[in-house]
Amino acid sequence: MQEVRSVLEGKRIQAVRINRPDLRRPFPPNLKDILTGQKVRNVKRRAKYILVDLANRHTVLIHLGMSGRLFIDKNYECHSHRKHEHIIIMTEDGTRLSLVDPRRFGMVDAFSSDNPASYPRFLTHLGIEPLEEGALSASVMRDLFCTVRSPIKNALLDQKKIVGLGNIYVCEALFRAGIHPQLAANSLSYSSYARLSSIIPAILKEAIAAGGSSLRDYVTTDGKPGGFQNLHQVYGRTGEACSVCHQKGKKALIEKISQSGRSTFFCPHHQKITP
DNA sequence: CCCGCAGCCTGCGGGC
DNA sequence: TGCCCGCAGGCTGCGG
Repeated sequence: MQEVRSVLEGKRIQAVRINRPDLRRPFPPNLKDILTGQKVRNVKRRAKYILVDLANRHTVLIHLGMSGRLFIDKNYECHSHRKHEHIIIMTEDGTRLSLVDPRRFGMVDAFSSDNPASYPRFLTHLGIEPLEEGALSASVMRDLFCTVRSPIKNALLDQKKIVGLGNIYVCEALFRAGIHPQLAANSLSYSSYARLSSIIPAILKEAIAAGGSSLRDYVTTDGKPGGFQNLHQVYGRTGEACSVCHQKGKKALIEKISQSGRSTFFCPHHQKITP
């Protein structure tokens, strides 16, 4: 994020190459015209979206989905030289920023910076930023979830409530909080909400510090894999000994179940079925 | 409104 | 060795 900011902020976009019309959804048809020749005012993040504000009062939104990456190259040409390279941006000082996304789960959109009515709905309905200082607390969590009957695992994935958590980090947060993933979100005790409210930002900070979770082929902008997958306590560890129970001299094995078509990993021993 | 689920897409890994 | 199939996930849209 900081790298992308330093590449783009205050710079003029000299050339844009768009290699296909869509990712998960179609690109705005005038995307190239919106970007070309514009100076970048600033680059921000909201939830999992990167927002690029342009001098022409348009904002370009980028979501990397599952497999999307941004590559930064100095002194390269505008032509494609990577597989699945869908968008290439050249700045005035010769830096090349490209969007690579093999699985095409990413998204690129554009709207008027000054007109909230033009913002896409998925952007205006986003929930709390867990890394914002003081944004999460036990009472905030209780207020968010006290009416939610779905399992806490599903509720934590809902970006309309808390943003930024995906399948991996929800599994890890529930594991560390000792909360069973199938409990109804509105059935948790106040102390469970309290534990989650401090564990969620802690896990996200650890993951960011480690460079993210590399599953299969994920790499950062400099091409290095992230390291958080080595810190996973439950995700992808079906059948392995639970580290929490093991420390207490007890034996328990990590289990994998499916919730709403997504894998959940948990320890059936210390992630209690009681709220 | 609330909730669950199919579907999008490619690469990888297991089985034969 | 090579092929085929199933799985992985963020988000949307649809149906109940």
